[in-house]
Amino acid sequence: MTETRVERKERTRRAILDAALHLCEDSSLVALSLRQVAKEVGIVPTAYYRHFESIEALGLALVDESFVSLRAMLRDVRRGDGATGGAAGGYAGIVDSSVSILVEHVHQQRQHFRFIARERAAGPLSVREAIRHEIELCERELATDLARLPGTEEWSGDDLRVLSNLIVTAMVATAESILAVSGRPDVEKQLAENARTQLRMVLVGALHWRSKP
Amino acid sequence: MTETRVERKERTRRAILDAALHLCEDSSLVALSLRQVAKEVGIVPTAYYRHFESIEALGLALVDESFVSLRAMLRDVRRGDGATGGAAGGYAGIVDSSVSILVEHVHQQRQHFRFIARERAAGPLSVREAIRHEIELCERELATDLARLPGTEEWSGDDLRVLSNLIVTAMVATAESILAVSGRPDVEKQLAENARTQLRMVLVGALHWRSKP
DNA sequence: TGTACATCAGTGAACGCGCGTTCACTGATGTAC
DNA sequence: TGTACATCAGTGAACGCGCGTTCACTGATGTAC
Repeated sequence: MTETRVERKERTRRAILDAALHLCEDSSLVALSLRQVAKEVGIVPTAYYRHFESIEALGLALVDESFVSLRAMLRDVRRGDGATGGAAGGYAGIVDSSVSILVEHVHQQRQHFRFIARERAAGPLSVREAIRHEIELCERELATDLARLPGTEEWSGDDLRVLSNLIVTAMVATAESILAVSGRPDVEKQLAENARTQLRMVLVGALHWRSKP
Repeated sequence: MTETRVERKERTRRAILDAALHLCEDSSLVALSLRQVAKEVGIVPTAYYRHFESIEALGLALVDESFVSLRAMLRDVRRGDGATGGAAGGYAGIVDSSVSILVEHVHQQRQHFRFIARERAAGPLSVREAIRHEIELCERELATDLARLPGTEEWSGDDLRVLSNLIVTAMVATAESILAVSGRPDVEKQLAENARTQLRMVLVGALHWRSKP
């Protein structure tokens, strides 16, 4: 016996998740059928029910694992270990390395980013809500990070969250644009440079911002 | 004869567009069937082909008419005739009135905004491309508007477009948030206020920005 | 103005297909003794 | 260790249903003369 029953089940579950991610590259979860997934995995349609009770449940599982990789990216951003981060330092360094890390992770986790970008707007209600909730958590985390930067000591909690929301929105949009031009490195480089400029503009605004009491 | 054949055909076409917009409130175009639309309109499925050759073609028509109303909104923004615009004046006035106009139009054209927000990510490829193209045109228009503001005389064309992209992205995200909380006026007011704060932060950044040559 | 013919939006039957879900089943893996 | 039984991932047939698309059609509207 080279594989236990539990291991085999887990392997099939994994195959279902991968098949769904693959099929979701072209279309949305709401246009995905249980039979398509089963066919892609190589199991009979009824066997699908041993793992998920619906396509919606599968979608929620994909949200969970997508945000595991997204949080891994945020950890990298927080550590500031992008290509140019260590050398440059300061705000410029944070901006450069953060965008580099974003671009890198979009490539490494292309399917996850694409899934989130699409289902955020198009998925079943529960999936949209789950994604919205996760993004909100990311925004709050970023807000606490921003509170530690020099220059934001006097800021209100509201303003920190609003700035955080703006930055997250801009970065999500950048990730979506990168996905849309995948396979054209020159355009992608331009998008990354634009994202850096946007972050710098926003930070310049923040540095000159005085929170109302 | 109270109605010509041409008028009657146009009326049915209109009914198809409205039915599709209505059905797209809950789900995406890619999950919409020709038969659902026909049933909603009250015609037999085959009659649909007298008006559109596919659901995709219908989607492209909806993109066109959605951006007609979106452009109408942009004209209002440009004229600055939001509730508070005339009185306040200056940057603060522009920001306040622009966001007011956005909120108002999201309510008036809820179905169009919802359609664009969802199909931008989830629609058939041709629909996604059409929407992307239209949004890009909006960004360019905004960039030429920004070039006329005092303080941007020395800016590069690139920086103008990057700033424009940031503002459009933030406003699209605001529109999406407002749609998501529809029916909770208190939350909506907060979202509008946050959008104003974001615009102000961005403008403060822009006022202190010096374009590289 | 009246008539004969053309146009064409909408009808209704029919098709083959993929869908989600049911059910009774198989046979390898796991467990109790 | 060997045996008898339990578990359960995956099978395969079957179901009723909605799908897009075909086709020949109807009958009101429009046009030519």
